Amino acid sequence: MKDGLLTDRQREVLRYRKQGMTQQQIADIIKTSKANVCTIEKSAMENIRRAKETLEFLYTLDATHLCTIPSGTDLFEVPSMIFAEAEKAKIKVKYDTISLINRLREARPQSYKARCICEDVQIYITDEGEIYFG
Amino acid sequence: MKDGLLTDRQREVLRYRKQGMTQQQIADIIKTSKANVCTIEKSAMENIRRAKETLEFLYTLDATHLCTIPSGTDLFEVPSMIFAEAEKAKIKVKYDTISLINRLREARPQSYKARCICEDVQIYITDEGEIYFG
DNA sequence: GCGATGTTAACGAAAAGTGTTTAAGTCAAT
DNA sequence: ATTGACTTAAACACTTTTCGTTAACATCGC
Repeated sequence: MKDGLLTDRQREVLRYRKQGMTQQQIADIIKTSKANVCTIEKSAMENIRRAKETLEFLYTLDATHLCTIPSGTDLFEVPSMIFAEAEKAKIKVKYDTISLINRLREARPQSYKARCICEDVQIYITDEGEIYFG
Repeated sequence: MKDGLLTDRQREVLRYRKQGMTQQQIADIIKTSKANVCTIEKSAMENIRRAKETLEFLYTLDATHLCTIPSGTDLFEVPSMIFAEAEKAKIKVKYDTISLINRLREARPQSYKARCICEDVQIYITDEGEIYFG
C-alpha cells in the first residue's frame, strides 16, 4: 500500500518551510540547490491542489447538479445565480455572497480572468446547502 | 494547470457506478473488458485514498505531535492513550472512544491487523481537539 | 548598486503511473 | 454446479512525474 501524493523530498521541504526556513537554508540542509528546493516546493503545492480537487470531485458525485455558469459571466453575478437556482431546488445555500466568490476563486483559479468567467463552470449542491464547482 | 488525480476513464467509471451499474454494463458502454473496468475502478479508489492521505499530512503540519502509539498495542487501548496525552497538553479531544477507533480504521487501514496495531502510529492534535494520524 | 530570496525555463535520466489484455481466482445466489 | 459480479496478477507499451542541474530573471530591503 502506497503513501500519499507527496514524495519524501516534498514532505521534507514542506516541514522545513512550515518552520519558517528559507529555500536557501533548506537547500544547504538537504544538499541541493535553492532552485531545486523551489521546484520541489512548487510541485508539492501542485500535488496538494490536485488532492483537494480530487476530493471535490467525489463530493459532486453525491451532490445534485444545480446549474451551469456560462463562460463570459461576470464573477460578481455568480452568487445571485446560485442563490436563484438553489431557491428553485428549495435548498438554502450555506454561504453568503462573499464566501461563494472566495470558494470559487480557491476551487477554480483557472476558470476566470479578472472579473470574467472564462470557461463553463458546473454548480453542484448537496441537501445541506454545500456548494461544489465541477 | 492540470486536473485532479483521477483520469477521465476513472471519473467515468465512478459516475456510472454511482448510478448503480455493474462493471459489465459499464464495460459495454465504454467498450472495454469488465476486468479493465475493475482495474480502473480500483485504481480510482486508490487515488482517492491517496488524496485523503495527502491532505491529512497537511493538517499534521499545523497540529502538534501528541504521542506515538507503539507497534503491538491493542486497538482498543488507543483511545485512552490519546485521551491521557491530550489531557497532559490541556486539549479536549473532539471525539469519543468509538469515533476515535473508527477514525483510525479509516485513516490507517494498513496499520493494524485484527485488534493489534502492527506499525507505529503518530498521533497529532490541533488546538481545537482535532485528531490526525501520521 | 548589492545581496538575499524566490521564481522560471530548458534539459536529461530515472522512476512512477496508465490503459490494456489475458488468465486465473473468490464469492454468493440460483 | 453453473452463472454473474467482482478481484487479482503478470506483462506490455506508453506517458507523465520527479529530481537534479544550470542559467537567467524578478523583487525586495539596505
